[in-house]
Amino acid sequence: MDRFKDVLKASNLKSTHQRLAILDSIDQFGHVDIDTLYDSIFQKYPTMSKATLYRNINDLISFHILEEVKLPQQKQQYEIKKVPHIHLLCSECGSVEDLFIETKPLLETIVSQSGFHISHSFIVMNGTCKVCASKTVKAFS
Amino acid sequence: MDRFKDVLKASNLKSTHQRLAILDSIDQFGHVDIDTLYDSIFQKYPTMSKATLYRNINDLISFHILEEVKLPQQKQQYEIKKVPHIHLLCSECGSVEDLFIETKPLLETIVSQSGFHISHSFIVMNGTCKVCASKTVKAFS
DNA sequence: TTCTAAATAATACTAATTACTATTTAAGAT
DNA sequence: ATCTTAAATAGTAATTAGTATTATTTAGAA
Repeated sequence: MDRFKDVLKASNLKSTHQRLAILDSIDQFGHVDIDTLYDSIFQKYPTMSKATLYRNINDLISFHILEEVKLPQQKQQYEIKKVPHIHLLCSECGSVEDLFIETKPLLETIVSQSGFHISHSFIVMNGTCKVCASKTVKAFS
Repeated sequence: MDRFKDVLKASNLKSTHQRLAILDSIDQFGHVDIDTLYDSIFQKYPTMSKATLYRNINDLISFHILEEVKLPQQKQQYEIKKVPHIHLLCSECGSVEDLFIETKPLLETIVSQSGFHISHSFIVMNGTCKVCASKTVKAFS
């Protein structure tokens, strides 16, 4: 449960119950928006204020411990910063799936074509997930 | 100036001065956030209310005439919906560049690897643009 | 021109986010 | 274990963002 203590220490941040609860909860959700997160944490810490949540999230983002996930037509979400990956957003069921995939060829094309130096990338694919696609029997057979 | 009249008509939306001003202004900016946009339009139409701006932007998005651009650490921006392209966000000067590039190979890999059906994609690259990169002479020679 | 559904302006209202400050706490030093 | 203090929190106020309402205006078709 306390694997995030080291992470916080590495950034000279104190391991408060609140921070550990925030990180733990986000980790369990995978991706989560501010309200869902607050409700979830409020169960364990009814005393935690929303201002604390906002402040911590912003702090953790600036220390690159958390990462924003901004998807079209959705409330902003947050996740634990992981190895680079892309997001698959299903427009049917609203699920968000992480896909760890090699993007180097694309990045190299971009660099050579634009002269832009890439530090990191954010990729979202909108469409229909495997499950929903299988449910939807197409009209044409 | 009125090339957007046809666009609006195609969606059965009335070509009000306000809408044309909004589209025209966004078009000129390329990408723009709500406040910059409002200030800009306010010059020509001091009577236009912010509620009208918000309402129109939402309407135009739902008719796929506008598109949201959600970049990390930035206020949400808007742009005229164009052919698919990716965004290059410079962390030095804050510029946002559009790059029209072939992403099909990446998309095909994703489909085959995940079974996800992609309808459209949203790609942001963070890094340093050509101009800023050339300004920053690296310490090692 | 006239007519009408659609759109706007102005304002009120609600939600989201940040700022502030007195109090509490993590964690290093003793 | 206790003390100390800088950092963090709780609670609330203030600010900012966004939506709803309604009387008035307008685009565009007849």
